[in-house]
Amino acid sequence: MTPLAQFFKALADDARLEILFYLLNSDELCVCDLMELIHMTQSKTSRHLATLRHAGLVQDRREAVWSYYSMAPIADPTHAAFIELLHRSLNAQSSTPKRRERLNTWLETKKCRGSCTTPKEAMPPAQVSEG
Amino acid sequence: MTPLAQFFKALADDARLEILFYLLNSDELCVCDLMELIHMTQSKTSRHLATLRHAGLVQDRREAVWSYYSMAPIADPTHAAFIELLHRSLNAQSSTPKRRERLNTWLETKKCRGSCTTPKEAMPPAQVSEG
DNA sequence: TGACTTTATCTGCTTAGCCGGTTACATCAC
DNA sequence: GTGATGTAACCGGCTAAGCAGATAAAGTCA
Repeated sequence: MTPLAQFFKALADDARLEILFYLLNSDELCVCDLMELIHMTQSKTSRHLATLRHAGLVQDRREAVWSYYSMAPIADPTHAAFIELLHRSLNAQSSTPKRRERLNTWLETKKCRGSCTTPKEAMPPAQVSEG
Repeated sequence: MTPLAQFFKALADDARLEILFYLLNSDELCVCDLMELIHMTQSKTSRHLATLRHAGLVQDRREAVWSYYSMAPIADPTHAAFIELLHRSLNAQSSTPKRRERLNTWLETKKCRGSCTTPKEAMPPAQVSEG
């Protein structure tokens, strides 16, 4: 399969497009951020991120236990134009305001906590005295 | 699946990208033209065209026994920008000169013959005296 | 009418992708 | 060291998409 077809294949999934939306609208996010943002299991989130990584769309940076993902730098200008257009296209979707809101809320929540530790439950956000 | 993801899915195939290349570089082509150009069976060609049609990328026009396919007009400007970029991208591929050559050759051949009749074999191109 | 051409679709099969669940590995805290 | 945590990769099942080949539908021509 040609690189162009592979590129489109990586984009042919709603979850991956949503991940790209969040990565395009922030510097970098770790896997647990994205799990929370796209409401998916760790397994699924990681798998989609691997797909995007193999397609050269995103890059990861390991820091301690966390993998931080961000948009990959793109050399090919045509490729870059596609990403730019994708960015515009994603920002024009009807779901965008809700997603943007969700992103901001999550980043605020995370800032208060300092990390992603067990966002699922059994952890009242106010109780920070332990850390 | 969102329309955007569906759009990318339709593009996530080499054969369909090749079909789009030929349609973007000519006014319209019938199925037998495309069969010849992309070297695929009638069944396969027709199926890929149906996929592109369902995605709203191409349109067909019936004339006698022939179905003529061409790029569909696109209302959404973002969508149109994607197609324009795709056009540029396809024209920049390494296989493009060969394909352009093939397209021209085929159109010339067809012009001489007047129709697509049985291009498979048992029809030497030089022996035109019969038609 | 009947043979032929062109195209779309159906059928049976294979392959690829997605999913939930689990496991493996690395790191950190103790 | 042990245990907890974050992440990636693996496994088995399921579904969608792909293919070759056959057939159907609609038109043309004799």
